[in-house]
Parts: sequence; C-alpha cells; structure tokens
Amino acid sequence: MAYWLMKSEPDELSIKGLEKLGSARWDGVRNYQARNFLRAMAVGDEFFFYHSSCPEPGIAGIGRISLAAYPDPTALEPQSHYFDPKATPEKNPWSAIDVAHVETFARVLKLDYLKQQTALAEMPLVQKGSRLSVMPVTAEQWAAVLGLR
DNA sequence: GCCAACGTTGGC
DNA sequence: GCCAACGTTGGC
Repeated sequence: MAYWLMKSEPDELSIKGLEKLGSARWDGVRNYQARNFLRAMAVGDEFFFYHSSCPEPGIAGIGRISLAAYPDPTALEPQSHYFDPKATPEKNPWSAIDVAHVETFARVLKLDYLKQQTALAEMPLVQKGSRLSVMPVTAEQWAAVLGLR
C-alpha cells in the first residue's frame, strides 16, 4: 500500500464535506505530474487530505482511494470549470479517481507547523515554490504526520 | 490583492 | 528546440 497527499480547496471539497458524502470523485487535476501520480494510485491507498487556498492551510484528515484512475469526465463538459477543449471521449488526457472518507482530524495540522518538522523536510508540500497538488508520501513521513495529530 | 514560483503555450 | 509571454497556484 502506498501513501499520498492531495490538495483541495475546502470551498470545493473539505474533509468535512467528504465525511458527509462518505465518498466523492476527485477530479479537475490539470497538471501532468499530478495526473501521473493519480494513475499510480491503487485501491486501498491512503492519502492526507490537505486544505489549500484558505484561511488555515494544512492537513485536515485522511481519505482512501476507492476507485483507481479513469478518464476525468469534467474535461469533456463545456460548462465545467475544468473543461479541456482538446479532450475527446476517445482521447481524454486527464484522470479522476474516487475517494472515501477515513478520518477527520480533531484539528488541522497547519502548514507552518508541518514546516517545522524535520521528518517532513523532503516533502514537496513544504518546499518553497512547490505547487504540486498530488504527491507521494513515504511511510516514514506518513508515520511522522500521524504522530502530530 | 500581491507576488513568487512554476507550468504551458506559441512564435520563431 | 529555444525562450518570452502568459496563466495558474497558493501562501501571505
């Protein structure tokens, strides 16, 4: 089993939103590196749910991959914010996955706090200028974050 | 709202 | 294939 971290704007989907829904489609990824990580995910893999572009950026909980990568339907929907005019049903470059709620942390592990953890120094998340929205997490990093809850 | 950092696009 | 211009991300 592998570990990941995925960013979401809580206005779109928050950890509490996912908790309420139980499961959701994770779509709209429009970056090739992030997409390739989506495609590397397997059912059962777990990920840290990160809140970005919000008053309190940080890790807010845990989710699990419930369905492996499939073509992202939002790329084909003209009314979608994520519409890609170059995508066709036959050739859709973008991928989505389905995720399930696992845990909502009692408090958000804030970005500035995560940055203080030497065990997390290698994570793209805490590195200056990194905008990657989907990234792998090592078993050591996973355990370190769990210890901060 | 600002702006640093990065990815993508498109002219050449 | 280079690289300038542009768009986006995302913290602050």
